[in-house]
Amino acid sequence: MPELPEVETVRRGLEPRLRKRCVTKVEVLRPASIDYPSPAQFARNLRGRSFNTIDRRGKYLLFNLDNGAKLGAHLRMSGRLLVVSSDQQNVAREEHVRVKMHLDDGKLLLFEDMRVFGRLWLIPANTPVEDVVPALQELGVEPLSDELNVAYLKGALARKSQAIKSALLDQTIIAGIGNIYADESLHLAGISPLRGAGNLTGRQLEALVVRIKEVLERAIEKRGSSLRNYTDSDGVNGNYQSAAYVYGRTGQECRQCGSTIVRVKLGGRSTHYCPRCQK
DNA sequence: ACTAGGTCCTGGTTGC
DNA sequence: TGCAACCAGGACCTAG
Repeated sequence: MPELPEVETVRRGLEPRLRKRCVTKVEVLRPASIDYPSPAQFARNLRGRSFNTIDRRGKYLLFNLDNGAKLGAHLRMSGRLLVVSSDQQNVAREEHVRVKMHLDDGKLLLFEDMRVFGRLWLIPANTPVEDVVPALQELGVEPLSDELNVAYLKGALARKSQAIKSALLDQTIIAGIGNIYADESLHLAGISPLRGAGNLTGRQLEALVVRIKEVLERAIEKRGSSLRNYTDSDGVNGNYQSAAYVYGRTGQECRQCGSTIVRVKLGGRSTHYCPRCQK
């Protein structure tokens, strides 16, 4: 579920809570949630390590550890990372807690993941992160950096026949955009999600770049989306949902022109847009 | 090389 | 009310 703004919100929430905290014990409750190394090695090698800063790349979180190793995490659809007191574990649903990391201040870092698509990695010191998490090698530009500009997007989309919505979800082009913010960005840019990615005009490319940044920044300010069961590291809901223009508003009036928002399937994903505003 | 589609899972919601 | 079908914010893998 989490897209870039939600992952960034989690990063900001966890960093001050985890910094200088030492992991005293690791319980892997669902072995398949650990992608690398083996669950036993993961637990053994993480124990005794202290957290430093936390980096984010697209929807990936990378926790820097005191010995140069890194803890990698991808929340996929339903993952959450929560820091809770031992008497507040009910913030997470016990049956969905996949990994439990005990901290030296008595608190717990919980990896909760109902749909079990999420993954954790432990990247050894002196090992390139991409060697352990290959997808990072292929990851596209960070949308909030200057790397995402009209020239880059024009080149990346040139001669692409797929729908622009599908291209926005392609993490090797831009890292971090998911289904909600793809729909929202296209709406504000006035571009139909069905339009061929390679056929955007210069003006549309410009609008899209501006709107992607605007939508993501605004969502981060609002601490992420509150759709479904998304919460930050405190278990508090974000509140982007009330600000959505098209996502989840099928059948409702377009906030800009009053027409009816429609929903279609595109690449297996539900896609919301205003047929009148978006061409 | 690109792209669409199926798949991994569990649980909440919708509609008959 | 009960139950089945559908839906979910991601991304990998395969086949065409």
